[in-house]
Amino acid sequence: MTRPMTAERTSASAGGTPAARLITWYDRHHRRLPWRLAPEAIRQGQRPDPYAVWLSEIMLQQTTVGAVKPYFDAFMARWPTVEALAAAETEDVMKAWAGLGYYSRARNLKKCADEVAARYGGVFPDTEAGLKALPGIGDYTAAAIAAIAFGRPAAVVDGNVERVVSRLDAIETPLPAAKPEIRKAVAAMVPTDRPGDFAQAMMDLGATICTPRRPSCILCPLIEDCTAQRLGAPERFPLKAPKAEKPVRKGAAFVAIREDGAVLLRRRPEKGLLGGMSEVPTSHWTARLDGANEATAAPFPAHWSDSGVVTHVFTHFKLRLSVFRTTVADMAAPSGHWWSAPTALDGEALPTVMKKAIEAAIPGATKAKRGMAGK
DNA sequence: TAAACGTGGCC
DNA sequence: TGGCCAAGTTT
Repeated sequence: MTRPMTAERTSASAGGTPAARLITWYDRHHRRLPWRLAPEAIRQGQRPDPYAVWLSEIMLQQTTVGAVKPYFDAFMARWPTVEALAAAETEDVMKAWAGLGYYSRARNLKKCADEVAARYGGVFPDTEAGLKALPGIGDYTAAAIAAIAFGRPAAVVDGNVERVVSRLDAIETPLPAAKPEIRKAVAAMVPTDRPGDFAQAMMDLGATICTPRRPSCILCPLIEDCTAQRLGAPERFPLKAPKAEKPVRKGAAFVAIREDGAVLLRRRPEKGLLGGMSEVPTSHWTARLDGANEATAAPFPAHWSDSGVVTHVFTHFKLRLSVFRTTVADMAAPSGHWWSAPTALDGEALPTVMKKAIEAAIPGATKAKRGMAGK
């Protein structure tokens, strides 16, 4: 006589542990992404290209999957290997990264490729410690590459995992103070079999089921493991420390247009905001803007006409940029500046805020959105 | 430890 | 519309 099977054992997503239930769910509901190997291939022992995993992980830092996809495809097509990227010009990498944001990632991407090519013969280190020593690779990315590309049982903790675990355990400590507690909980869950898929399953669960707002608990493979769900308040977690208010800064941008339509550009300093990217000449960005500031900030004396105000929100402040334009006859670019032809503009390393400014002065000049505010 | 560091989508 | 959020790292 057989004993009755428990509800858990007869469930379609049955498994002995939360990790097993999650993997079973992942095999059926995983997202198909360009940098990812299908679970069927993983189960057969295949592993994804570490270069593709690394590239995707750097691009995905604080960035949505949808935003990353076209950039990932473009980079893989143009630089298919880490050696190819190491052989590239940093300037070309910055241009290809333009629009994706957090530009220190691009600079570190190039540095990392250089180091892997020169020091490791083009082969990525296969340990968390080795990976973390490389530029642009921190705790999360080192663990993610170690698990996904090399099958290491690393504790991969990103924003998704923080949310999933804080709900599973109904963690009352607010982020970021709760990070050590969450890391410990994840480390205890990681299976030795398919740790990379476990990590990606946790992230897929957070991205598609255990979402910040209105989570689809009814579809969750871990519903019976979830304390927050049991409390009837999954959305209450994770608790977060209050965020600082964003100050407003103001400045002026100067769009100089040559008779043939070329626009005057210059390079920003390597470090700091939009480091190493290109821009139209701008004033200093300060709390207040007066006429004297504008006059002294113009790249050369001219009749600068008002082209309105562009607003842009950065991570830690809001910017209101007054845009001015002038048209000049053929003239030499001032020192440190260059003229960029209309056809060359979209290939420049222009961050989105600068495309907005140019767009305000020359509608249709770039592919950027207008982003106009009343002037 | 906290601040700096981009952008676009969503409600 | 404005705040929140997204596969974080560096200093």
